Amino acid sequence: MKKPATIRDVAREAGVSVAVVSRVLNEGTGPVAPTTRAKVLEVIEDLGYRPRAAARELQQRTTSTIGLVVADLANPFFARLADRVVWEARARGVHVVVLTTQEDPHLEAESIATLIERSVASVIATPAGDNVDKWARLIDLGINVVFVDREIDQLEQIDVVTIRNDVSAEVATAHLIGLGHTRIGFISGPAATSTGRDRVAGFRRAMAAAGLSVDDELVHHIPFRGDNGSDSVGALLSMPEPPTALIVGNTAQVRSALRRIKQSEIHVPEDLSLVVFDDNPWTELVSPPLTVVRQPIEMLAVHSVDLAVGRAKGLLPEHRRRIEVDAEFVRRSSSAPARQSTPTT
Amino acid sequence: MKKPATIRDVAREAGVSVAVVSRVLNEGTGPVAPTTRAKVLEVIEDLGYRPRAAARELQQRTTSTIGLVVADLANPFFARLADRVVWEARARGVHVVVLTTQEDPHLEAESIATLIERSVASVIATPAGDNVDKWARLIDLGINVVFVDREIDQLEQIDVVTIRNDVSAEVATAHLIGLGHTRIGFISGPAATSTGRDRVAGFRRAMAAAGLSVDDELVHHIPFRGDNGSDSVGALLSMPEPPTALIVGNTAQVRSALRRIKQSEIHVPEDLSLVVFDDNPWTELVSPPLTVVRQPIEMLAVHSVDLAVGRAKGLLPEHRRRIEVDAEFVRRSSSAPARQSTPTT
DNA sequence: TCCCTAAGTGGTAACGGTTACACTTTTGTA
DNA sequence: TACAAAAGTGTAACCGTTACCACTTAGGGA
Repeated sequence: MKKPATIRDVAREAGVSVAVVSRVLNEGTGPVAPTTRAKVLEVIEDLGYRPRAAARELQQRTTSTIGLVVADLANPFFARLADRVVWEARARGVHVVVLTTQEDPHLEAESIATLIERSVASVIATPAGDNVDKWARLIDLGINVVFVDREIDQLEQIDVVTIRNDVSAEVATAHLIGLGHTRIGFISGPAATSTGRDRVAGFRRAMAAAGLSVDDELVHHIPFRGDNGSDSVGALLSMPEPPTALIVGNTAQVRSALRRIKQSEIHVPEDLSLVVFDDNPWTELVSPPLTVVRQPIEMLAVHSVDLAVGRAKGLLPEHRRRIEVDAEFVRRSSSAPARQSTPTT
Repeated sequence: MKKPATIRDVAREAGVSVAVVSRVLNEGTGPVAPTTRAKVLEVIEDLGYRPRAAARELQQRTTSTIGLVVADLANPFFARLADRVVWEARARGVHVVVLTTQEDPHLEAESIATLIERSVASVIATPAGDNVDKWARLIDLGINVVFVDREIDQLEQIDVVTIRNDVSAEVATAHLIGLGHTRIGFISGPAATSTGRDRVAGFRRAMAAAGLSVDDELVHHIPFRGDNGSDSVGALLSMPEPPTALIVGNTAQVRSALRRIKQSEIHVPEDLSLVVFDDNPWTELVSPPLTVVRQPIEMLAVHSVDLAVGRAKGLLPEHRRRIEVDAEFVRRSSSAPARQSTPTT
């Protein structure tokens, strides 16, 4: 349990000043004679010296750390996002502090405070929806914020990386309409979230384009957490005239919804065609394999980290960036032609 | 983009010295008059002051940050572990820097170096198996290390939190034996990892206890990464005398193995009984729902964080702790009696 | 009344880096 | 050969906290 060597130890041992050692450490900050450099590096190796991040940060008033704020790592979508973010960040030499909010605005506010204390350079977040002022304060302090997957309308100055939620939902809906379905249910995220709204918007647009009216009873906005997916499915299936197709656009509720369907007498896709948002490793392992909207998570992560790190280094144009990537529609076996569909005109 | 307030700003504004502000911040470090405290708190609120973590860390030579080193957040096991670790850590007021190694010793070594630079208080890790000296160096520097899920034999001084791998495998095996199976395959992790070894040990013990011999061809040690699960299943199923039951003890390869089984003509459980390690949210959604060994991930996380934080605060006994928790055997429908099993003597 | 103790407060040296600036030595060029 | 520019190095002042110590005041007991 020996205490670690400091830059002064290295300087003394190498017979130079701390300034020289610092210059060796941070290449490009000043000239160092080749022989001196070699000597210093040797001593560094000998002593097992590692510069202390805290000291550097204190002086530079910024960190090589970024914050990642997501709801919940137990959700595969966030987990895979986090995985890629950590990975991409490492490739750029920065570390990631992960904070989870459980979709709770209060915990989110706490996370923001923490990130300020840590004076992180940037934050990548999937905002819960509230805390407008808190997020604003963050950028007010010069901390770059990138929203990924979701966004907050009032914060127009913040970078956003997201999939084209409306188009994705539109494509999924059109697919079902093409199969002859006219009564289509849609389970979405909270109306307070951009994803929750945009997906429903796309859904309605596709329905309208096909000249179909939307029964508002078939559109459910439910929270990300809890077991509401099951309840929604239950409600939809027990309607006098239940839908023949269902889109689950609430990533976090797919499992819950699926469980309820399995428990019921309903057969997929004979009785009910199913399309769900987000492709998981297991969507093709269940029976039947699910037709999904696959979000290109790697792209979301890469762009987020690019923005977060790029802004931190100040090598991005001032104006706010809005990056939208396309989701991929993957047809599997959970969607099929509507039974005894009304003849196509 | 105003620069954040410092402790001196607060002191000036409140008409006191920085020492007093510091004492208000760190309750218990010295007396402060109630009225003074109130005044200081008010100014802190007004200015939106937050102490800078870097400055504090520099002074105290330690952090309220712990490192979490896992292979891969895309793996649900690690993702859920990370989720709970982050959660439990927050409850204790510490943050988590997450680093992923992709099971690559080189990346792991790099992660260790990073954690030294950050002078984290503790590290929770699922070691890949190499880097014995690197881990040793970490504890040499006074950084507490807790291994979770896996361990490294040569590092006996390090705290370990794990499930009883041997017993779990034994129970799973006994379950299949009880169903009349005698040719049982076992796909495990690398022999270089403790989990990979211990589970096979438990398997052999159960077989021996039942007076059954083990065909070594049926025991596969495969890496955590890649698609070897599929290959292993392929090899096992194409044997002249294939096993009638299979235990997949390699958490990361369950999906790959399952996919291969789905692609084949084999029916579960009629042709092949299946037990897999680790209960995922989707194990009960596939057909048939899988019989699993459920690892109590929350327990692993809670104990890990307890150790990591406890050691950091120096309120744990010196000697090394080894915490083993029981896994739960969950019988579902993927395991069934052996067809035309040899009459029970 | 005097002292002693405790409460309350302030001054300031660390902590371990980075960096502006001054200084000396080379090197290049007219 | 002279002189300017560039290369190489060292000194010391920060960065924002904490913690040690010294100091002042108030209160209580003899």
